[in-house]
Amino acid sequence: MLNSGKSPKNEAELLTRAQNLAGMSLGEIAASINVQVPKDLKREKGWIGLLLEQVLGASAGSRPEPDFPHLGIELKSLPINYQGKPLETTFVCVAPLTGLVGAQWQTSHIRNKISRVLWVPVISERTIPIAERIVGTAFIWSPSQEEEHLLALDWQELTDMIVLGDVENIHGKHGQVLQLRPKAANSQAKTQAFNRHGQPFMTLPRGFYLKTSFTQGLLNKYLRID
DNA sequence: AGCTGATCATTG
DNA sequence: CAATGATCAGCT
Repeated sequence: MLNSGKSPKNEAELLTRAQNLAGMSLGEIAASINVQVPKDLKREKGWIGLLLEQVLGASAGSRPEPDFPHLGIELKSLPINYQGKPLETTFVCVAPLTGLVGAQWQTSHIRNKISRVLWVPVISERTIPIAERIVGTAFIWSPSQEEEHLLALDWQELTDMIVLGDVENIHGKHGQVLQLRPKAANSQAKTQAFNRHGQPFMTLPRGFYLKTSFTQGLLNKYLRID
């Protein structure tokens, strides 16, 4: 069956298990581990990701470590349309707004986070009921030299702006492959940052997101779609 | 139709 | 509040 809930021993086992989900509907997967399927994701935006974590045996919780700590692999679900195109940007992690002086890409949280990722595409157009959405072929990725270079460039640009106190001037269009956008419960949420004069102030928490053109490239490269 | 600011649930 | 999981939804 699916070996639901058991932690995979190694990378090969994890990949095999994930690829065995290809062609299955979210309803079938949910039923196999006795999980109820919500009518929509308006109030459970992370439901698909959590479902995949459970069926693949990822460690639960919101701890700041990979989903599969012993394998050093992060799990990411990727919503795509029927043509295999990403429907959303991919959230990576919260962006630190303080303590960045002297920060290096090589030792950044985001680099560590995406050093090795198990991507699980899900045909997830909004017109398809949640239970009927189909899982695609999963693949494991690590950034190529070129990809890492692009990520590092964007990270440096965004981080420089934050360090200079310009975080509030950062918009979604900054960066070629990486974006800095709000990541909060609502627009009232606040976290500390520094302004252009080096004085602390409270601002909206931000997160790093991979643009759809970037994840599209991964799909093309690993799945030969298109 | 794509973008980007806004938002929801849960856990530690 | 921060970090986990992301998608929603209005505007251009």
